[in-house]
Amino acid sequence: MTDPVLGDLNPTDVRVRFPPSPTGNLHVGNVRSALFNWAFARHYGGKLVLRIEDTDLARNTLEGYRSIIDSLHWLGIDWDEGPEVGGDYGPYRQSERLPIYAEVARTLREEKVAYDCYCTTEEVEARRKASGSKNQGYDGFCRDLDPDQLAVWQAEGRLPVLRFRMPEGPIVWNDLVRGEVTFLPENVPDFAILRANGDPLYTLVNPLDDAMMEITHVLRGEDLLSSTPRQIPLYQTLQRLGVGNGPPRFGHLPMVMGEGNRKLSKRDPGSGLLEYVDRGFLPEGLLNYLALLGWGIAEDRDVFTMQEMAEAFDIRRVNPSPARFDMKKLEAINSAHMRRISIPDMTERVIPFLNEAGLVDDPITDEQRATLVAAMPLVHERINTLSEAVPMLGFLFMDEESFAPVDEIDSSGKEVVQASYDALSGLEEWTTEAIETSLRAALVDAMGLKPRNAFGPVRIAVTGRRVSPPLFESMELLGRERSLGRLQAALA
RNA sequence: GCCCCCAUCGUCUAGUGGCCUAGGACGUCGCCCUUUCACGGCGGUAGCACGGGUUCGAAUCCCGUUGGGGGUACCA
Repeated sequence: MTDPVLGDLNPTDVRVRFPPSPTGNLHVGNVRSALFNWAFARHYGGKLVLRIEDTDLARNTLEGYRSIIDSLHWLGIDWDEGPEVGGDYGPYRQSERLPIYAEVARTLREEKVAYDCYCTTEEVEARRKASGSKNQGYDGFCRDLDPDQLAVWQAEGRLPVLRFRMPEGPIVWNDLVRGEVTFLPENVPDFAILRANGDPLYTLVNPLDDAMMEITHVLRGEDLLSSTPRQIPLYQTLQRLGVGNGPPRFGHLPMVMGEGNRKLSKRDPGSGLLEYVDRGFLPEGLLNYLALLGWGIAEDRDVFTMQEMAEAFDIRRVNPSPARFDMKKLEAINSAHMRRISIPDMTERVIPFLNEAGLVDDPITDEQRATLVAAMPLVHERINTLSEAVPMLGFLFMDEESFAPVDEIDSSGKEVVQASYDALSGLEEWTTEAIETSLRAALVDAMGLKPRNAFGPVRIAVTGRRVSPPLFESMELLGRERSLGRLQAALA
């Protein structure tokens, strides 16, 4: 009995790839693809190949390349072959494989499985209108070109593109997430694989590299579904010519949609990975959420680790319908992971954000670290992203000259602050318990205030904000001098 | 236009012919906890797009309609 996903392949022979173009900030849809490929490879104990698709020199940048590598590191998605780690199927950057493409293209032309095409887009369009055909795309005009016509065009100096000759007959494959998919040949016209200037196109380079790198499974977005029927015959042809092992198995992942029923595009806010890094999301949270777009680990559970995902992952259980990206749910999943990581771990992760905000030095001083370590237990369940530590803890790291309350205290609040100052200034020991006892006696008991009204103004005076870590603990951490000083300053 | 894909609460989903008076999560609403915020607890809200079949029986299978999405390049 052959496995529906593996066929007769050994699990450890699985080879998948993630082939981003280095055009900048990684798109969350791509991150989702990377994650699913990663989980698939890890599940079977196979290999994940990172291949950089940078043949379009005009649009690719070195920063884009760096950004991909850094992003994957940040996410914790590791690859077994590719840039930085090498492998037996390199090079793994397409810009370094140009001679290979040129040679394969030459062979395809010699073998007559691809042909020179001199038609302009306008001519193809005009012919289609004239014939009244409803089929889109190239009509095969140059498949068997009249020598006279050829001579005319060559005399004009026209340069041909190289076009792949599609075979007759329907193309059918069993998609790992969608089941059987069929395309009729009249809907899959011959397609260009080389530009007139000789540059190879994605249509050639992507399947060719997959073949040469012996990729066994291609898991990619549904936006590439319609390129699959063009690629399958190409894989078959390449195999006949001794390149690769024929078509891989395909699984087309559901589209990630943005607001208003649209494919989440690069221009949409929230579409780029870096935004989430900057906002202090955890890679664990983002990845977990992205996994939920089309896949679930269990009926009654949606918070899990990448390792758990890898163990449980089954491409056949991926839902084929498009999924809307929901920021609220992302935040909730991220929050769950914030609560899962340890306090020391969160402490380390928060430091760069505090540093970025100018609250601690780089590297952080011992004194600052001691303060942070003491304060983290107070906020670790109170913040939902790492960056929230900045407003939450800022009051501890600001010196008295630069400290200024963000929120305001009204006149009745000032009376409360005055009473607090009076109660606390004579306090013998400056501990959370002593502070609380003293303030409750002075404000709640003596003045008859509700706790809410009693501690609110004090909180603002001391931390500068309506929202802060627990007040009495905060005051103990801040110390007697600074606390009393801030109460006094608030009265001015 | 043509091709392909998709269709369960607002959103992500469970459900693979009877266990479904459709389960969970996020959101939302109410309550509890509470020094703010957050956490946590309890409860409510809301869905099988429509029409035909098949079947003793359909959210589940088939066909159609409608709706949505993707593709239709010398982009990837």
